[in-house]
Amino acid sequence: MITEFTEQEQIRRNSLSELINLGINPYPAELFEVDATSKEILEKFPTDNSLYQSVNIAGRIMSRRIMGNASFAEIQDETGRIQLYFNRDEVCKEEDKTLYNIVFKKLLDIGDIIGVNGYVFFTKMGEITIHVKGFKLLCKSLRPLPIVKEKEGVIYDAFADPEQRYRQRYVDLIVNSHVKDIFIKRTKLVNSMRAYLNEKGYLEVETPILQPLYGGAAARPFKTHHNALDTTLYLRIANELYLKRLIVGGFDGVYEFSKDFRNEGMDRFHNPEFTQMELYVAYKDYEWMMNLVEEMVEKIAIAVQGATEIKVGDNIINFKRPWKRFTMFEAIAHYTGIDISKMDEKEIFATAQKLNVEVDETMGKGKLIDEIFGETCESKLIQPTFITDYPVEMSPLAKKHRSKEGMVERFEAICNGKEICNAFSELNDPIDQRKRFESQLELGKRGDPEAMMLDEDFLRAIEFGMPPTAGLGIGIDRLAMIMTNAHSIQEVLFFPQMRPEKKAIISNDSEFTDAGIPQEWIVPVKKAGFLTLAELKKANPNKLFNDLCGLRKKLKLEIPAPTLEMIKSWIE
RNA sequence: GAUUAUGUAGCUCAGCUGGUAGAGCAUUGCCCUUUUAAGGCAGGGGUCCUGGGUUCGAGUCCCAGCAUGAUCACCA
Repeated sequence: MITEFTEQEQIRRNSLSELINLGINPYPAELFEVDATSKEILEKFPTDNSLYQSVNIAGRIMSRRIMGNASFAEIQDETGRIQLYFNRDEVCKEEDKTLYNIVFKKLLDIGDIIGVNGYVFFTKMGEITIHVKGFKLLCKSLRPLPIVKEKEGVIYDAFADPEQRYRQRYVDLIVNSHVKDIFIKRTKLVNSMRAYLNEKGYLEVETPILQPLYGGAAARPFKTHHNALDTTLYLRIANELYLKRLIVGGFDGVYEFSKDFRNEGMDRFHNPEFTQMELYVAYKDYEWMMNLVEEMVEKIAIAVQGATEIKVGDNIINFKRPWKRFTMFEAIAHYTGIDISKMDEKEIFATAQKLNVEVDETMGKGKLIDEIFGETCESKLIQPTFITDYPVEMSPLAKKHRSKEGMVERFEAICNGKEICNAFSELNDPIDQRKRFESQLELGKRGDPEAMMLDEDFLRAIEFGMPPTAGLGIGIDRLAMIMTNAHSIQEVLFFPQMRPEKKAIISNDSEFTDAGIPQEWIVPVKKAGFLTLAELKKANPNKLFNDLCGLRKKLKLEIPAPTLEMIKSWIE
């Protein structure tokens, strides 16, 4: 047998055609009525053994133990796994035992999806099991699944290679049950956040993803082109400026779960596309917003994990209110013992060097403070902590602090050593805003690729007047990582961005036959490593001749051995 | 981007100082029958990531590349 499939794939394809020959449709069209799930059976049957005396259940076959005329199998549905018991004479009441002996035992495989009817009972081993009276094939699986086994909590042969898990997330979800759990929790997180915001009366809105100018954050964008308008568009890096336009327009509370795109490095905390929830509420300030974040995240923790305490790595994180609050200067003083709040730029620069923080001459006072904070404090903040009052240079969209010179009214919540949200009293002074944009332009001219662009329409909007507003951006992926104890952002995204999969380019058979290669030699030629005609043309005829003779023997081909002349004629 | 580790059967992994490619699971055939990581016997299955080099001989040593992970840098 010569084939491009693996042996196991070929066996499954053979089973498929045998099923068809037996008159069994491997992909039937009609619905299969399901009236129970594995989870509810496992939960309810022990307390009432009269239940489930005729159930219909469907799922994927995950294991089989065949023993002559009796067999056990496990099927997996959306809620979990349950064992099935097949008995030859139960499944085949008549003389003809084909359905059990051939269809079940030989033609079905792990991975196939079946529907069964039967009654629930306890086996001698005490396991809740469905005694199958009839079954129906719903989908034949043509690829073998990795087999993951587990005993007493120990996983054997885990399907753990991150590349395969992320590229083939469907396989990951089938064989690694905890993975499904992460995504269910992620959705609970989003749902409870949305419910909280709706309950407060804020309006969920949608704003453009394709933007002629990108803004609202400091990041490099993805760039694209609109043909009809013949204009450059960017995928949004944030939606802040649009939501604030809506506040100008008279909505007092708007929010959006925003898929944002940033053209930057990728690692376990960064994916090129990620989700933020941004919220803007009129007539509020950042103090008020801090209280909202505390309350909202505490509620989410309870909704997702049922408790305010969550185990993340080696730490137990407690989201119970109130959270610790530090100004940035206080945090630095706390972790380094040095009070820099009264220092000038020179003194801060010297302090940074003393603390082994990497700094250079181009950094202004604000940047220096931020570097010191990032280096000495951030990773030590495990319990949720608000850091307030940031240097103005770092925050071109935040309002100047009501009492502290050089600072803005801004806070971040840090948790497990990472920023989870960023918020401020929004700058609504259009003249100040224009100046801040202009100084960003200066930074851009000096070569900062992340400097913000001047958004003339946004300025026009706030020149009409925006009420004092509190704004918040909260990273859904980061929060999901914490809430699900996930080590990387890739674990909380169904399909994280990966390098493109390398695809072998294979010439059509007709290209080979057109070049004079006989049909029966195409597979051996491909087996010998020449997948395209172009590669074959570069081959050494003597080596190919040897290889093909070897392959002829190995593959037990019943065709005459090739001649060297013949092979030379292919290559020329 | 830097450093580093890994890449061997469908899956998980062994493979020593260089000498005929191995195990468990999966798969195929047979046996058994309320088993449970089922078991017993017998089989099949490999571009040892790719390309060069050293060598009589490379899965193993050297160089380059590709992929993935980790750490660091970048990402206010």
